[in-house]
Amino acid sequence: MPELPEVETIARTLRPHVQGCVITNAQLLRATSQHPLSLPLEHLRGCRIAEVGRRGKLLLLQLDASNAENAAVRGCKDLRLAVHLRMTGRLMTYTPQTAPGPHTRCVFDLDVPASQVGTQKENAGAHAGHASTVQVKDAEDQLKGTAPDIHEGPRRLFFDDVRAFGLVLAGTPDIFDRWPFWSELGPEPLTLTPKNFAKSLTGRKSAIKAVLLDQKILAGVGNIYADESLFAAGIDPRRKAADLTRVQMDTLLKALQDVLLLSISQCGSSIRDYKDADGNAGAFQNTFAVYGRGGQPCKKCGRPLEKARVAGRGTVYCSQCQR
DNA sequence: TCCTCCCTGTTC
DNA sequence: GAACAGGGAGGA
Repeated sequence: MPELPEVETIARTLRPHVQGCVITNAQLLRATSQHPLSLPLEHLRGCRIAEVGRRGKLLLLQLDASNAENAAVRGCKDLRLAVHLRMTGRLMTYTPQTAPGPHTRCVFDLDVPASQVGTQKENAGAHAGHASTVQVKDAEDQLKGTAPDIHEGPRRLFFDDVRAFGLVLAGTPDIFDRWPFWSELGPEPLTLTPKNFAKSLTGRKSAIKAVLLDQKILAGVGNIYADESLFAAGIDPRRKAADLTRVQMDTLLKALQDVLLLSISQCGSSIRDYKDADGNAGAFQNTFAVYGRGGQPCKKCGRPLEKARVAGRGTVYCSQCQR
């Protein structure tokens, strides 16, 4: 389940495969995988992928529409494609001959301008810890989800999503502004100050875990990092947010930032589906203190970890170490 | 502020 | 064959 560290990892690993590429064709294969506010994906033909970024759990492709085929889109400033991977979304590039799989929701055919080929190789090599050349997988690799081929030139970007919870939204800034999820998205936890974090908690009667999961308060925190940071901070996930002392709030924000940064350094956590854009799994799941460890001994005190439902989510915590 | 639904593969 | 995983929308 991609949360902030996983989406950050995907952005970093996808960048060398798609940045600078021109979208020659874009198809939506499942209507509900596109947000109703979105421009038709076909309008993106001729756009160049200028940047690959992230905001909260959203993956953002910044598009250069100078040469867009569609007249309504051509020349648009700040044209963007947002991808929310939700539970099982995945973005990977493949050879141009690769057919969409049963769970492929969108297909983007990409071409690499001749001037870009050398640059792409350099970009790919610049990403530490991953293969150093442009990789495009073939159909067989798609099924395996591993062992990418080395390939240059045209490629396809697939948005695969087994559970079809994910969605794409292509639009100009005014379209994004009409998307409540976007316009109300809270601050990035990694750059949030203790003062502003404390401000956002005051007066909140709901459980601290519910507050951490609320994307209007913090962008990018999901179930894994909420549980892990609350354990690291020694705070009971069911406690009312407003009841935390200022010291506890500061401790929690620091714990959350440490956990997120550590996970990013390990290329995220892989539970079942998650893979980065190179098809590699993350490693942070091996570091989990509580998530998915209900009933197992607490790594601090050895008592069995408790399981509960908080904010409608499965929650694991230590009744001894978290108060 | 909390609950239900969406969706499908995996596990029990 | 039911329970479970869960982010976010929408309704109670």
